[in-house]
Amino acid sequence: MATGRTHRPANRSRGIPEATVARLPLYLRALTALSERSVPTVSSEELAAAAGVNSAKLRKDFSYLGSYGTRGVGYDVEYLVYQISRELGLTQDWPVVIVGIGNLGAALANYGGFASRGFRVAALIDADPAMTGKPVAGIPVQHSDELERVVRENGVSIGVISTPAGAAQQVCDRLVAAGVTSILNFAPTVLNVPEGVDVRKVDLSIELQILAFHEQRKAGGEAVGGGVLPQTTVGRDESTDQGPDGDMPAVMPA
Amino acid sequence: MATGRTHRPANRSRGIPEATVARLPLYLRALTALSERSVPTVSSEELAAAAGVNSAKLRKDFSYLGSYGTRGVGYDVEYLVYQISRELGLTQDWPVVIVGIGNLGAALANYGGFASRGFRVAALIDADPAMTGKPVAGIPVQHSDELERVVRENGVSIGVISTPAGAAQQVCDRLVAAGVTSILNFAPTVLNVPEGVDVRKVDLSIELQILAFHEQRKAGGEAVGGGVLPQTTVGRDESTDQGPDGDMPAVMPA
DNA sequence: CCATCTTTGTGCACACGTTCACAAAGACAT
DNA sequence: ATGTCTTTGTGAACGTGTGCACAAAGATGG
Repeated sequence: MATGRTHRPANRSRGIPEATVARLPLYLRALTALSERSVPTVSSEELAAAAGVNSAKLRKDFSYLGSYGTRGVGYDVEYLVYQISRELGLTQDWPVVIVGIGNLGAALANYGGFASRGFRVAALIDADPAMTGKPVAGIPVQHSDELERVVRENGVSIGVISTPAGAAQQVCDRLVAAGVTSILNFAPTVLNVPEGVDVRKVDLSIELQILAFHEQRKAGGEAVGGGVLPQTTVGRDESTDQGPDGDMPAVMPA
Repeated sequence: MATGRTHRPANRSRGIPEATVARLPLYLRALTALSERSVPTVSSEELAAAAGVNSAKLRKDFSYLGSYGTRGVGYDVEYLVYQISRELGLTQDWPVVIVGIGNLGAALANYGGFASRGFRVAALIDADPAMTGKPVAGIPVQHSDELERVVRENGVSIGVISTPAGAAQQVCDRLVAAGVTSILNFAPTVLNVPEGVDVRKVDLSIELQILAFHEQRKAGGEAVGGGVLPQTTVGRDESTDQGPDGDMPAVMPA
């Protein structure tokens, strides 16, 4: 604390690695838990264990933020909570709109992790007129027609899409046109956005498929599937039992 | 270059990169859509555009599976669908249990992307006795007491946890003890599992925080309360993502 | 059969991410 | 103060992922 004082732009210049950014929320969660237990300081080793990462990685991650630790002691929990929150932009209020209030949209609206992190559900939007006015998580659902107005009036810059895949691109376009520049997409489809707009996707089906891959490998790589299968015109085999809808609905249209 | 048998199965030996595995479901989705439109072949360029990735990356990814394309022509859609499905282990049936039938659990149970990919919801489990017997997505919810029996009787190896954070570790332990070796965790907590068990996590709050970070950066680091940001000329030289995709996996291996 | 054209498959270079291992910084006891 | 002990911060090695650019493979037309 003596020397460095606050200004320690170490690596802080303007480049925190993406991989590090993705872990900051993880650290923040662990630190918040410690804070609630009134733990004053924590070592990189302890915190790393709590966050489920390797301690060297954690120290390197923190080094991108600056030198906030004390050698021989560890990190001040409260201070670190503040620094990470600030770095992530959680010290400001982020109004969010959720579009597509099916099962998933409702789950998101009810999710406590939002409010506790500076995210505020500014509006719930659904295309189904039958949903309009119906309260979900205490917030009345609004019709899609209101989308642009809601975004503008609330200064929303983050939108969450939990519609069926077929509607996602259109919703995305409207959100972007209205001023949204970050989108969290739960619909199983690739979204095209103009430059400057960030999209992150969460695809439940993809996660399961990745697990299946590893599961299959564990179960004895060569067991199922019939081995090599000479080229031949594969034509059809029953394997393509793809339903008529593929993987379309992310949530029930309600 | 591995040794020996340099014939058909090129790099297929035993090492498909994780990053490639994570993209296979993406390709599969795009290919399935093409298949439904009866498109016979597709070039790496077209398919890459549909999947939202770079074509060189796609070709390299496919090269790990083997040489399944025809130069000057492209890839046979049906054949590739089969090969990727087989590689991912989707040609077999994967019974899945979902534990924690709140809003999110219900959304998952209703999610169409599961059934259409070889995943079958074998059971829904919830600790609340008031839920027992109540049908969700056409499947009656069973009480937690049934967890072990259900896993054993159905040969379930993949479990989905959508409980509150406080219950997740205990549920995880029971799933693992009963024989589950792959877990998809939606609870915002780090799960400890014995070696040999795969965990993938999806944390909605974390995704939003990552978006907030980039959003803050876009806003010039200036504290931007509300109001609409003028669509600044985002022509950043950052050479940002080409695709609409932040590219970081939505979840990370635990 | 030869020429030409298209598109794959991949060598290579580079960027990014992870981990090791250790010097330096500081706390603390004597 | 001095020495010892703990823990950070980071240089360097290593591993993984990405993208360019091009030779090779095969189609197609004459």
